[in-house]
Amino acid sequence: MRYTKDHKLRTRRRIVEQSARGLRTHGAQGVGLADLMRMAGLTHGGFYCHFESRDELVAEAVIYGMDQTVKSWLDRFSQIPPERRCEAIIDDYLTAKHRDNPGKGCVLPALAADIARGGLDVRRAFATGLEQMIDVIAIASPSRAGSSQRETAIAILAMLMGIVSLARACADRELSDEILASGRDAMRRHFVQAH
Amino acid sequence: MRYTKDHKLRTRRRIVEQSARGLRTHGAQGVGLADLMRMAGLTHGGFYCHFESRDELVAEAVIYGMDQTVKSWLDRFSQIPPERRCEAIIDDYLTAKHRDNPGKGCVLPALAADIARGGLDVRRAFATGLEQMIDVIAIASPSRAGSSQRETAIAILAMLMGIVSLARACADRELSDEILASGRDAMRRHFVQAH
DNA sequence: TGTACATCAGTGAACGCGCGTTCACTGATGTAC
DNA sequence: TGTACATCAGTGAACGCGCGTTCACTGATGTAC
Repeated sequence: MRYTKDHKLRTRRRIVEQSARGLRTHGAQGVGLADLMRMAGLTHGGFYCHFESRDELVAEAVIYGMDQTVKSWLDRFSQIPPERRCEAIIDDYLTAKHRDNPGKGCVLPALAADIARGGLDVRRAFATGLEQMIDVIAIASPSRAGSSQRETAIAILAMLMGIVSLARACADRELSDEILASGRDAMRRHFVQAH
Repeated sequence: MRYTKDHKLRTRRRIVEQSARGLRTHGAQGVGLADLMRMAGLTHGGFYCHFESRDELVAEAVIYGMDQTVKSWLDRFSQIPPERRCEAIIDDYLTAKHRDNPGKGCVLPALAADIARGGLDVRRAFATGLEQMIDVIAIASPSRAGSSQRETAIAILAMLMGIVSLARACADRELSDEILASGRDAMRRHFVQAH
């Protein structure tokens, strides 16, 4: 065996990282392998040293992207008292910065529709990642009579991704900003416990 | 001029109708012109008698699809007393039937992400359609202190599309059903005024 | 420690395919007489 | 009313291009001696 095992693993990781970014930016079908490999500093020919197919890469990129988001949320939680966490997630997620940088942002608004049309492997990867996201958000969700934290977490995730999706699709900048602002207000009203 | 003017217009309309369906099913980049024309009972060569480019068709299909949804909502409203309208929209939208038939369903969960990456024309078409959807939902939205009906309408739309998007992307049928059910419960709780 | 060899991550040309678009042609039907 | 012509919606072959995938090759580095 030549090159250390570590070397190959790190290269593979770089491909997944950069592909996660490229796929979120351009969509699951909107960018080619040659471009994704170039983003990782490689040429397209080497792709099949690391993956069996394009679909395998997409599935890995989805997992990677969702893990990234989960980790960033957990990081954020560690800096913030429990009762402020939900508010913090909402405020971080519903920003112009997030709207304008899908490549660095959450997988849900960027790729959910593509994943819905994808193969079983991608959709399985998504379901696993989503369970994790639900679990993390549930920690921060307000407890109320008549609904579990898990139920609330699902509602929060859906609303977060819906708001960013709509804001991104509008050509009209004013409307897009309004969607972000209205969405943020509504979410604060519904999901942040007064204190 | 041969064939009546009406004939050409009806053919064009048929292409837009069927393309709206095909594009929602397979994504804005997931289906070719030849297939879309075949859905309308034509061959691909005739396409440029009706449209300047593929992008023009996509923009028209987006408008058509959003109009369809708006009209179906207005139809529904006419059968139902005002205080039940919001609940009816929620219950109609968040069904397994809607989740499992993107081709017949709402443009938002099917195409919003693709539109966000599309050209200015498609995004303009989307913004126009979205304004209409907001206006219609606003009619049915509960009025509350501290938030306009328009603001509430935006929140409702985002949450509806988010829930269906997440439910569609999960390979795990159980999780998908749970998302629909939790989403429906949460929306009823937040947006349906008790009476 | 130094040298010859083996390994395999990565390169770049080539492939077959489907795509959006173009174009010469067809043939059904409206119009002019 | 009947006939010859003009129109143009629609056909299907052809185009150039980019894609995912394959493959013969390279050359940097680990290993054996």
